[in-house]
Amino acid sequence: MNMKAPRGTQDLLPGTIENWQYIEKSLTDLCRRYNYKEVRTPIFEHTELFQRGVGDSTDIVQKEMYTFEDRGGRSLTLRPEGTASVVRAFVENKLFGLPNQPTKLFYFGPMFRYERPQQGRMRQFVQFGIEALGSADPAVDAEVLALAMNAYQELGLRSLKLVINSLGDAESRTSHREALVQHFSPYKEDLCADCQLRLEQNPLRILDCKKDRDHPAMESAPSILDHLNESSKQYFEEVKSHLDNMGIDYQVDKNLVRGLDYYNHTAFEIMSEAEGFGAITTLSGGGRYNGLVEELGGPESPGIGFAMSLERLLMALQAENIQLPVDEGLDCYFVSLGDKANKEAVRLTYQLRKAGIQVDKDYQGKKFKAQFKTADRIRAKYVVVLGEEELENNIAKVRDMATGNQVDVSLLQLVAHLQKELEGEK
RNA sequence: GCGGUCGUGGCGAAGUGGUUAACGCACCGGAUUGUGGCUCCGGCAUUCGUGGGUUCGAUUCCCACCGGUCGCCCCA
Repeated sequence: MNMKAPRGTQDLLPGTIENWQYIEKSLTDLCRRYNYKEVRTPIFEHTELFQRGVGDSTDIVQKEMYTFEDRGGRSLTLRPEGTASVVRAFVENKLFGLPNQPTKLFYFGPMFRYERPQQGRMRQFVQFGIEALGSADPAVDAEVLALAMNAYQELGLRSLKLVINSLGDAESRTSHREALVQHFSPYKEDLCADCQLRLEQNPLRILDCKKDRDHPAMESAPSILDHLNESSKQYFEEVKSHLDNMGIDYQVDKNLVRGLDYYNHTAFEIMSEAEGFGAITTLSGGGRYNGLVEELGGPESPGIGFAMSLERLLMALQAENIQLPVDEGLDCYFVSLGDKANKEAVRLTYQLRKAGIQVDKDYQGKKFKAQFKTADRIRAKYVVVLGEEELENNIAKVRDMATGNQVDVSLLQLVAHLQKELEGEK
């Protein structure tokens, strides 16, 4: 039986997993400073949650969901994104009643979308995301954008582009929608098949169609920004004013619409401008979703959030040639010779490990020299040599692999000696 | 879902319608009963992605499928 990981999935193995762990640690600490708390929700939910939360007209719901029936006949779906689940948990657990509002949450975890895989697009991929629920202050929008940019900058990325737009409130969107339908209807026959459908279902998305990009009607298409009502306009101005004041660079792109139905007001994407990126340059995306909490049965609670793909973050780091400071070495490796010394080595490694020292030994029955070679290969800082002769004298030789210095240490002093040496390294 | 391209050992990569499937790196062993490098010697592909077909004979030709990759759609 030749088993392979399913299409669009991957194993993360030692050698690269250290980078993931580093990134998760870095993002977790970032969230601590911005006072976002971690939340962990189920990996599958009732299908209806995504239909309602993400939107029936979206590509995600229409063709990308991993939906299955469980043994009880329920329709469940592997989550395609994080926001719907977090909002569900917010409502179900009545987090809106806690004293510390807005509720600020972050999450990590695998998401699932049935798509044709390519570089940067997996069927199972990992997202980090945050959600701020319960405030309609434009400063919260700015905070979310700041955290998103901060996340990349702290890992060393430089070639970034923050693009923002406003989709306005319900009234603005309705007015814009009508204008779009009016504008594009005369050209309906010219538009691509997808856009003809969009004209009825979601005319907003005609604006970022790649096929009809050069159609003359596109240039003159009504912009959402011209249809924002006073309050929406003012809201957008305040968000931008905060960004300016904070010194965060951005570009306004009036054609940025985002694919999910729940967005309104602020929408944004962060893209990599590094050389060597393929067709997919979006690192993360997000926006405001006032109304979603009510849609899912909660009290009126305006929200905003964003999500980033860790796979694409890793790609961006590679594209910018950034090495994360991960240490794959080992504190100490035991080299022992002879049955008695071997047995004592097993005991001593146990002692060292209990004392907090990272230590390993040979289990392949290798010769002395080969054991040493292994210690070198796996980059052990110290090697402890224990042979028959050392055992008789109740000592071990401790060798500093970097300098080659080697000293005799009493077995009773071994733990203390290594602790002291390793302390000096830091 | 559509189109292009690719699929040989752990990795990189040659190669041919016929039986020993190069080479490099890595790994293991030895030269060197106890000290990391170098050198030398040796070992390491019985599914050449999978399954069919053509053929006396297929890793090589044909078809299908699976998977990677690039682009489209769309997104993170």
